[in-house]
Amino acid sequence: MNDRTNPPIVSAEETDDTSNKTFFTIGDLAREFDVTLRALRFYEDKGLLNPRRVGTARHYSRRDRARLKLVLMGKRVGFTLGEIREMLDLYELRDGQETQLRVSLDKFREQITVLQRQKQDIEQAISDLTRTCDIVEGMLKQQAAQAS
Amino acid sequence: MNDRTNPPIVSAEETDDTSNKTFFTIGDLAREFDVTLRALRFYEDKGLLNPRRVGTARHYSRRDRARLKLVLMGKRVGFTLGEIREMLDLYELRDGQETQLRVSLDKFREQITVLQRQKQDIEQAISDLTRTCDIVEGMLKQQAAQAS
DNA sequence: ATGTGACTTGACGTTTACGTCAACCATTCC
DNA sequence: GGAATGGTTGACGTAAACGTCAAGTCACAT
Repeated sequence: MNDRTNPPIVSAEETDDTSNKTFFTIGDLAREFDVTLRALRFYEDKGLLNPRRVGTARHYSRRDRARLKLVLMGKRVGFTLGEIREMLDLYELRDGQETQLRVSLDKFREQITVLQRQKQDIEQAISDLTRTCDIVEGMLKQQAAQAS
Repeated sequence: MNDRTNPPIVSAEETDDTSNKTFFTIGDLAREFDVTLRALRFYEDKGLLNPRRVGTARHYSRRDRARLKLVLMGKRVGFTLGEIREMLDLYELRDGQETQLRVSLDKFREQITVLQRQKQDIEQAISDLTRTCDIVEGMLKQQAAQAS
């Protein structure tokens, strides 16, 4: 459906010319960031997004879009939606303020140590599995030798 | 739990002298492997374990205990209980047979590449987060400079 | 007028690996 | 005979992040 690896096809048409768009529909963002409509509504439910309503329809501002970017970034680095929400709420409270920056910075650093721990666990698992593979290979070789 | 001031049950090492135990209770295994009773019953439900029944009580043989070890190993390296079950079933089918060894070996190798992918993702996340930290630190320094 | 596409709000389902009661039984220690 | 210990079977609950209907609205092209 979504072929993300073909640059030349969609070019100058106003499809991805976001720069002069005054707002985005839910479908726009879904396509652009490759998330489902359901996910976007879910984020809204969780207080991560707050698009304007025009009738019943959602209109996402460029600011909403930026928030979504942050949400997806946060997810990618392992934060839960709850944690992301807390940090976003801080930004709402006092935009660009020192305290809020420090709080987020701390969270980032904590998350880095969490990730480092996970990385170590995975490395351990890889080495265990590799060792096991070696052993099993050895068994197979021995069976082959015995069969001869 | 151990004896206090009472009958001379055996002696100093009866606690972990598993070698002469004819069976294990659910509590024995729970303590030894640091899992809950609930977990052990759950594994049984999922067909991973099959302790003998003596009345209603579960008696785990040394073979059951070995299977549990494999289960926990499998979990540690990222297999789901379902995958672990499939592999254990193969062992039941033809114990120590070549075909089954090859199948497991393939699964192990697949899992290794899965883990390597996960490791890369985490490394990317760490580097992203680190970069973000640097940026935020920069912002804080600039704010501090401006305030002076 | 009608079909199509985009969108809406519920509301229940999914996955994985158990946790958390509740209520009960069987020994055994004192 | 009563508490402590260790076990039993249900059965519902939990977490996270959505998926998957169902049923309806709305604008617009045919």
